[in-house]
Amino acid sequence: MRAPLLLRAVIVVMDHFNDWDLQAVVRSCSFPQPEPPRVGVPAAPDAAGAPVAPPARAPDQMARASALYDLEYLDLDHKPFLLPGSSSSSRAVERARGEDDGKSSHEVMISFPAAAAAASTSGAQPRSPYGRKPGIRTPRPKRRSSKKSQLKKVVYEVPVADGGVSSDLWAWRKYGQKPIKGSPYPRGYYKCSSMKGCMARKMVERSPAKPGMLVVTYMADHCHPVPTQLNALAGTTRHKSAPTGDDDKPTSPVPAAGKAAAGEGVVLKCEDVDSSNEMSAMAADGGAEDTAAAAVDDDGELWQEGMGLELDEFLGPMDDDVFEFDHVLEEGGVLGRRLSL
DNA sequence: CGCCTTTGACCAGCGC
DNA sequence: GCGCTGGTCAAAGGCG
Repeated sequence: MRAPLLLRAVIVVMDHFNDWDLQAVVRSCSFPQPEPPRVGVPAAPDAAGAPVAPPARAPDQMARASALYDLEYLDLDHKPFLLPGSSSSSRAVERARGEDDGKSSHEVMISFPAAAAAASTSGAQPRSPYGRKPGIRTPRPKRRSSKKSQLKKVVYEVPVADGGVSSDLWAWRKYGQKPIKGSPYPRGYYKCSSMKGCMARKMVERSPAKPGMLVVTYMADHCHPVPTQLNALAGTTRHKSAPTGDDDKPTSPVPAAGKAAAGEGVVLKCEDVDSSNEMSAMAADGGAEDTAAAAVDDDGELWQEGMGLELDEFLGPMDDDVFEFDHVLEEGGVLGRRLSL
């Protein structure tokens, strides 16, 4: 039923690369946080990339989406990166292929850490009234024990500010932002706030190679089902007013990160450790926004809950084996890929 | 009131 | 061993 268009794309990819690990493919295409379709939600912006009015969502949903996509640092010049045909989730793959403008033979994958030029952005931002007062320090408990390198990561590349209507059902709370060495754009760090104790996290940054694209990295998995309502969380729906003249805080009208969260984008890399799950079905379900769109059936709620479980499975247990892969969009819509162990 | 964002500080991992 | 870098914490203030 949830005929995942993306899954089909995956199959196509597999046709091209039958030596590609099936699970890798599945995982890569299984988007962790697709947004279930909503009745009455208008289609995404047109292919021309023209800004479109926000979808007909409930105010809280809109606000939440706003908060979710509040990646001001991603749009420092107040100019949303509107990509042609950027919103139709059902065309995520095709769009990714075609829109790369034929020059996508270069790598789409962004390696972490980026090895780009040393354009370290240190503190170019004006101080804000927020933040801890200097000099005041409080004792802190020992750090997390888990090694960063052991975190499983799923990396997506999504268009920036494509006016997408999609957002994931998860509530994300921003807990940090750091300038990344070699990248002119800072990286934002988000935690899942849908449920306390949920370790799901994501990092959002603009691709230094392709400023029009966002790189969204999901880490860990949710320990709870997808909220049945976007407004399940109070406070996650803050709608930031557009600052006037403060270029530091542009209010991007388009939820770019949410797009990623919705699975509309390109999986750049998937690092995972567990290769023993039957991911095919899950991939089919969680594959992408497409999938969500395809799942526009009469039972949206059921779908959402199911997604939560599937996501957990999708992001299943992690072990020490890490495989990563990425596919590269190439001219002619042929997907290239690189697989490393 | 609860949750958000912002942002400097802190800390672990990694490379040299 | 040291320094750099990335990731996280947490205080402070804002918003609905």
